[in-house]
Amino acid sequence: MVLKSKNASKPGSPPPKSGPETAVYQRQTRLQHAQERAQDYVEAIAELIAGCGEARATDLAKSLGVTHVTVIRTVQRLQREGLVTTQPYRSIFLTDSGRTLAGKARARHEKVVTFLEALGVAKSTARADAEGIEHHVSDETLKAMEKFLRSSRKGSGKPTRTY
Amino acid sequence: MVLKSKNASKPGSPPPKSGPETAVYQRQTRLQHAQERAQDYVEAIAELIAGCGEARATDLAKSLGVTHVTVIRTVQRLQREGLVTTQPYRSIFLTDSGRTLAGKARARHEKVVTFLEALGVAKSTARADAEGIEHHVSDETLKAMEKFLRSSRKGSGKPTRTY
DNA sequence: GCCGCATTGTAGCGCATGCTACAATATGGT
DNA sequence: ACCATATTGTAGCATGCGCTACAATGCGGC
Repeated sequence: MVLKSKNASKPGSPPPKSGPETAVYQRQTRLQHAQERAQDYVEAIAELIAGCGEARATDLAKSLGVTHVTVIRTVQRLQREGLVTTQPYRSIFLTDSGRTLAGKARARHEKVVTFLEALGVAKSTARADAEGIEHHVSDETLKAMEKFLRSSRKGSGKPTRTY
Repeated sequence: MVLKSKNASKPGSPPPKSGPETAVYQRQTRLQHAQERAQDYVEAIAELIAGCGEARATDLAKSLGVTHVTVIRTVQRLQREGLVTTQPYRSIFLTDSGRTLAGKARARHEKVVTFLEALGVAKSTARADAEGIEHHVSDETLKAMEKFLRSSRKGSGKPTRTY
């Protein structure tokens, strides 16, 4: 889990109920959402790079369904967090951390999609649902999904590709 | 040359969710998150009422892992949306819509939990994952889960009470 | 009757995400 | 070289949710 926690932003007020620097274990829903966003962005960037050779803000915006402004802002945050690099009016590149994160996210995503398809869900639905689900499946559940896939893939080869 | 008057976002007007059919797949992530929040809250409220007879803000806060301030604010929003009712310094009650939503959320939650358990995931993990997953499974996927459960449950299961 | 404490509510801050409107820069056609 | 267009960036606004700090209320102990 790549979780970069910025240090406590409050000057001199944090009550040490739990260490802010090592801590993202609690609910911290907002931070978790930010994490998800980061994964989605990084994944989309990786996909664009793989597909078109480069990731430009507008493409990213189109791919993510938001305006380019939102993309730029979020990319700035990701740059702050060391996941991507950008220069003004240039396209977006992944750092090593970003690439790693993207790889993990993509692997997880694929597993979930495959699992859902094996369950009998249509490909498009599987992909859409996986988009939301992938951020919430624990490692244990992911393993269970893999196990299910292994046991259900006896002699059926790969599933019919209904695109 | 440039159009200046824009009536896009007025804080009082109803949300024009019924957009043009061309771009139906808007992300609307923020609204979706708000929806999830609402479901979580309503579910927790229902649980507290079922358990303790009433839902008080502090209990809710404890149950949801946030401070009471966040609870109060969110409850205010839910009240605005007609899901709950509250009076100052009194506990929180569900409206009919709230109860309906809570029921649906709970049913969905249970289905997901049962499914994950049937997959071989430990109960605690199943519950934790379902918490995040339940908001992202489409009806189709949910149906697939039910089908899986039916086919894998040869006389072992307890009946999921469909609300 | 009064006071302390828990609960509830309010005020104000910070951050993340979304948007529109507009400015700055790059790019290509002429 | 120059302008039109597309792309990228900036400014400002709104919403949502989290927090701390403090005020108001309710309730039980004295």
